[in-house]
Amino acid sequence: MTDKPLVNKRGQTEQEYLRTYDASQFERPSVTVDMLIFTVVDEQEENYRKLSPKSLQILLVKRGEHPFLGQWALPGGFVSPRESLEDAAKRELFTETNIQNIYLEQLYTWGDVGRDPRMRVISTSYMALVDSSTLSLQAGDDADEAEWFRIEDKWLKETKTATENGTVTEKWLELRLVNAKEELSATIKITKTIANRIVQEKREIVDAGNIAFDHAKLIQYALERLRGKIEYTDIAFALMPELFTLSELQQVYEVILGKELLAAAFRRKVADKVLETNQYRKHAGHRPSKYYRFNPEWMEQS
Amino acid sequence: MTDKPLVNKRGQTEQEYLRTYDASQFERPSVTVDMLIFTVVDEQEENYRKLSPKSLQILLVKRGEHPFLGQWALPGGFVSPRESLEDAAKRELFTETNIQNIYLEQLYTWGDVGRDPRMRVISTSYMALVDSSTLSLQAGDDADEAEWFRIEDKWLKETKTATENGTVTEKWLELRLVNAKEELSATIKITKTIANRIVQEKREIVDAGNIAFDHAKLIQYALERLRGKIEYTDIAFALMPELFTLSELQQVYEVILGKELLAAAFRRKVADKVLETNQYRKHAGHRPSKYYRFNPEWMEQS
DNA sequence: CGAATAGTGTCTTTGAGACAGTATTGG
DNA sequence: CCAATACTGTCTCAAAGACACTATTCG
Repeated sequence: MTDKPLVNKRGQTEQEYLRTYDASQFERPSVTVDMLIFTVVDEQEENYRKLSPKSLQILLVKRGEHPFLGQWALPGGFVSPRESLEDAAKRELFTETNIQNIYLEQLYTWGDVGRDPRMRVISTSYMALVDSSTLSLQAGDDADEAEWFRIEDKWLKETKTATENGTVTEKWLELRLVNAKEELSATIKITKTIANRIVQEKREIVDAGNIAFDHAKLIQYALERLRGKIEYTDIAFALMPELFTLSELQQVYEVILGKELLAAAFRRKVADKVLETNQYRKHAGHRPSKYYRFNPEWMEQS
Repeated sequence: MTDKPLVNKRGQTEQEYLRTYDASQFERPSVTVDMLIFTVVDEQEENYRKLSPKSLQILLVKRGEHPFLGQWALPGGFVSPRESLEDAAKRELFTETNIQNIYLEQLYTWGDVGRDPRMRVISTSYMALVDSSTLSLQAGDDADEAEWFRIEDKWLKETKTATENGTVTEKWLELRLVNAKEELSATIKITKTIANRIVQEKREIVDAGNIAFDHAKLIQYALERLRGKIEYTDIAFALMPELFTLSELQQVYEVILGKELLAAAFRRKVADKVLETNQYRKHAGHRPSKYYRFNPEWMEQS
């Protein structure tokens, strides 16, 4: 541009402007991160030769302070002034699970007013995927009371109504989080509005069960995103240990998608994404299965 | 649970706790929304019988204050204490374009430190899609200087390096925003790290061109999301007027994806999503095309 | 042996890509 | 007429679904 310093309407240069800038002139919300930490673990096996069924689990912490004292909430906390959002997420993850360098992805930022009775809080949710073998290393740590809950959802009912220029579909879902000791159940309503060729979706908590804040909603949303992503990306591998059998990989897909897959088609689909090893999983009362590992050369992705 | 009121470690009930809660104890960032407002418009037609080529455009405003005085930025602003994030986005959209009730979707929240030299700013980007016919209603309004820019990106180079436990791929892209009066060009580097079966992506600005803040990065990210979404959702219709021909719809897909599509396959793909009318687009020096409208009964989507 | 999982072969179905061929207009 | 787009028919190819069939172990 020009050599003369740029000035604003009051004749200030950038240095002058910044020196006199009052950063406290606007009322500011608090910003937090909420962690959706998922893993897939083996349940008890009844029969020595049967495959142990797997379940999808999420980590929750029991609140030791108001509000929602004694209820279960997502791990998370305030973003401090000198750390990035992602660093805050990594820090929370580490203090909660003692694990670093795992899959971490920003999901959504929840910014409704009244989410927290104390003050205006805007919170960004991050999804983390932990492989169950790494997981066993983790001890209960500093986290006062953190527990894994098996996560399930159930379709309850659906209504579809015509409007002037489109339709409104309401869907009720039950979200269940089950533990050896506890059983939480929340109801969420998803409203999908189609008007003038524009689709919009809204999520409301009908019954928060015993889940703190609006976290039931965040969990349901994360579950939906996890399901979507597992179909068109390779995030499933983030839930697997270094070595795994194709049956185990298929089980992970099945427990997340909530439906059975055909082995032949599944194997074709993942064939290029994995590398054979010459190790076998044995002593199982049936034909041993070959161990595979992730193929890092697999580059044709999102 | 019990009939006795729950108390925390200091013996406070929830009411007592909230009454004495000091909401100002943590330093808080500023929160803003940034709007990525896209539309597809017809360019000049040279030949009376040729179809007018379309271009993807994005709305930018010229900064009238430091920092980045005189540069182009995304429309946006602070979230006020009593409005939700989405309401803030709608408000910004309305003050900028005078349009309501259009497609609006939250994309990502940018929370690195140092994004704004004034203070810590966390900002959530929203993508809005405007159909070009509605658009013509909009006048330059209160927005000091808002302009549409044609948006293009160009692949520059790519490097792939092996690391101990995976690979790192770096990709440089040029983002060009062109106008009758201005021409902005930024360079962005996307780093994709694959380590231990975990894929992670990072975006950096190599050269911000004349685009304020880190907005070149936000625009490039939004463009990528728009491209992804147009393939597996029906957001394209949000860019179309009430009535459109299938060729126009195909042009919108083509300009966003940056590649040509085969008409036969395209028509098969959208066949169920549209409804025929018995109106025709005429006076074009060739066979007239039938007008279609969006089919709101099309419900098998995300 | 036989229960149970591991893994393959192949037929069918579906959908996308390719491309030629027909239809229709206005200057 | 002819340039240009609109629209259809059909062949090919690739991926997904379905399902039967073979392979292998260990109590």
